[in-house]
Amino acid sequence: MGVDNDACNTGLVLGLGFSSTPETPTMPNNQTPKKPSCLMFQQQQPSSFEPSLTLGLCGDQFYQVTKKVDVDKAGYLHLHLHHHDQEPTAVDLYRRQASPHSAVSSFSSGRVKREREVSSEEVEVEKNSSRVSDEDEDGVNARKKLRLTKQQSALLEESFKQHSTLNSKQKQALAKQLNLTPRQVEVWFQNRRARTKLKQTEVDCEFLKKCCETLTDENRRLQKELQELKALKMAAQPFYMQMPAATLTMCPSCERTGGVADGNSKSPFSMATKPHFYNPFSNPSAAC
DNA sequence: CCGGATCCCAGTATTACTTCA
DNA sequence: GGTGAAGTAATACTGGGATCC
Repeated sequence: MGVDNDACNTGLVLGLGFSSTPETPTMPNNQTPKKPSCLMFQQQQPSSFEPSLTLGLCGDQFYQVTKKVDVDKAGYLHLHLHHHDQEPTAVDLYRRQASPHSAVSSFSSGRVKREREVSSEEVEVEKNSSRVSDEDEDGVNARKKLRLTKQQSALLEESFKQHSTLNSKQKQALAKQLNLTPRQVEVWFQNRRARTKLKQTEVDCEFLKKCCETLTDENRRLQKELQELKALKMAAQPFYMQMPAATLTMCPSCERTGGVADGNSKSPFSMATKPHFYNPFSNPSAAC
């Protein structure tokens, strides 16, 4: 924080910080905290996360940071399915794809698409109207990108709203319902989570920009106010010093915060070195 | 403790679609 | 209106870390 020394010499300091209400991270169903992630704050509840600018004594700065724990999935279900088809099942495709260290890790998504087209009569018409012909017929196993139908996207979105991660059973069920492979469902959810995170990051960025602007303005205002108070204090000094001791109403705490105790101070207060003036207990005529 | 299986994430490639000159 | 380049969104893949068994 850019607090100038001059301000500190007065015993006052400007502090920039955030006050937030720590809250328990919400977990998707069947999930437990697994590993900490990056430092974040709860953007979802701006009311509990307000920027603050404080004016106080030196050393009275408070920073409070909320550490959000990223949630991963625990308690994996290891599903072992047996198949008897000549063509690989969706689970086979998924298992091949999900094991990057396997020798067959690079499995063409064109295969996935073809498998889906065979099994999905419902969306065939729509696809045929918007796509070029499949080149697999002439031996070119070109990678073709699946475009989900509106119905499929809607159902996936609906499912994502309920839980941003899926366990194996949910994935299987959803894949079956959508006529997609579990792998496709999984990839969709991964990408969806990534998009959500990206959006949230952008929102956070905008929010922080506004916070920064607000706090900069507030800082400027308080610095100005501080200067004015200091000027006022300086201007009032001669008059203050000319007043008879009997008319002063200074309490013991004022003596300490006034900064007059140190005799080597360069401030005008150093002129007042008479102990009886600042010690009401040694001077019965003092107002305190 | 080690290794395999599985999960998720970050990064990236690829394809489809849109915009605009 | 047709067209191609550029930009963007969507889908898929890869590699690595974490966790469980």
